[in-house]
Amino acid sequence: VPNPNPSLLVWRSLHLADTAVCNELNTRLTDQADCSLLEHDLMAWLSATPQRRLRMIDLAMRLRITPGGLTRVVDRLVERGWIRRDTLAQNRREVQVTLTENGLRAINKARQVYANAINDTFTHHLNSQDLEQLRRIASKLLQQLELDQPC
Amino acid sequence: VPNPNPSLLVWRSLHLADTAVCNELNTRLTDQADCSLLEHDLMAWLSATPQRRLRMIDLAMRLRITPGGLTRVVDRLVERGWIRRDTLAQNRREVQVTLTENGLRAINKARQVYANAINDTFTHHLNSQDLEQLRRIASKLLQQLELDQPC
DNA sequence: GAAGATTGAGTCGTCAATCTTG
DNA sequence: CAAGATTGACGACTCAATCTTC
Repeated sequence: VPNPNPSLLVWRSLHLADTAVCNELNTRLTDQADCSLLEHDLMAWLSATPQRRLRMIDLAMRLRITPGGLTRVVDRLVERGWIRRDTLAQNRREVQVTLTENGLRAINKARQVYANAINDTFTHHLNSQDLEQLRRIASKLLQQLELDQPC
Repeated sequence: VPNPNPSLLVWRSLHLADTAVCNELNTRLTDQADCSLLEHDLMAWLSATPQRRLRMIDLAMRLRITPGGLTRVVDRLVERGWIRRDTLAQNRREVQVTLTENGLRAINKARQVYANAINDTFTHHLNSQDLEQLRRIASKLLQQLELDQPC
């Protein structure tokens, strides 16, 4: 058994922590807000725009899933009445996804659950110095990684 | 649009970075070592034991997947000739999963690809101080998170 | 023809039910 | 009966092919 590289161990811990947090997010969102983590993210992106609306393709890039995958997620949320497909007269090949009033209520609830989960599993275990160091390092990492695939 | 909690942004960056690294790992492992990240991890766990062998249930816990899920992954690797199912005479309800000689070659190759990917996407962008801080923080986080679900 | 969205087929995991062995 | 493994049904995403609109 070879002697593992130390930075490999660091990444492994980080990845385990990330997975644990994600699992907790998914569990709580499912139980308390009737939506998955991905569905939360989708609605969060919509709610962050002035018109609460985005094109399918832009949404897919932000969520980092394929257009085909997004079609299915959107189907589910439309079914639930939380978003709506709009095609504007000016360009009928684009589909705009819009957050409905019910969707707005849903994302607000989900956001609460999400924030609590992050607080309990993440923030609560770190002090302000940890958070600042982590912020700096994560930004640095992300900046390098996203040079390849800008969003 | 509410003002997001700062630690929420930190976690978001961290999660994005983790996702990007995982995607790169999966891509390179698939292309250069003919296996997925999960399959790599499975063989890595086996190769870390003295007999290169583990029970299904122990393997499932380490990989953090369900027993049912593991059965499928194992099926694939058995098919490929990289692992073997053994039932020992002393306890015929347990299944031991053993790394074969071909599997040993495969994991050694995969480990190389894995280490290169981590190096390029992770280590290379951080200095030794970053790494040490990250190691400390990740350990702290993980320790708290795993109090709930020990492995 | 190419951008944008959807569809069908396939892959890989979960969950709950079942089978087997101690 | 309970531990351990497998199976069937399913859910959610990817990929490649297709459809529609510019």
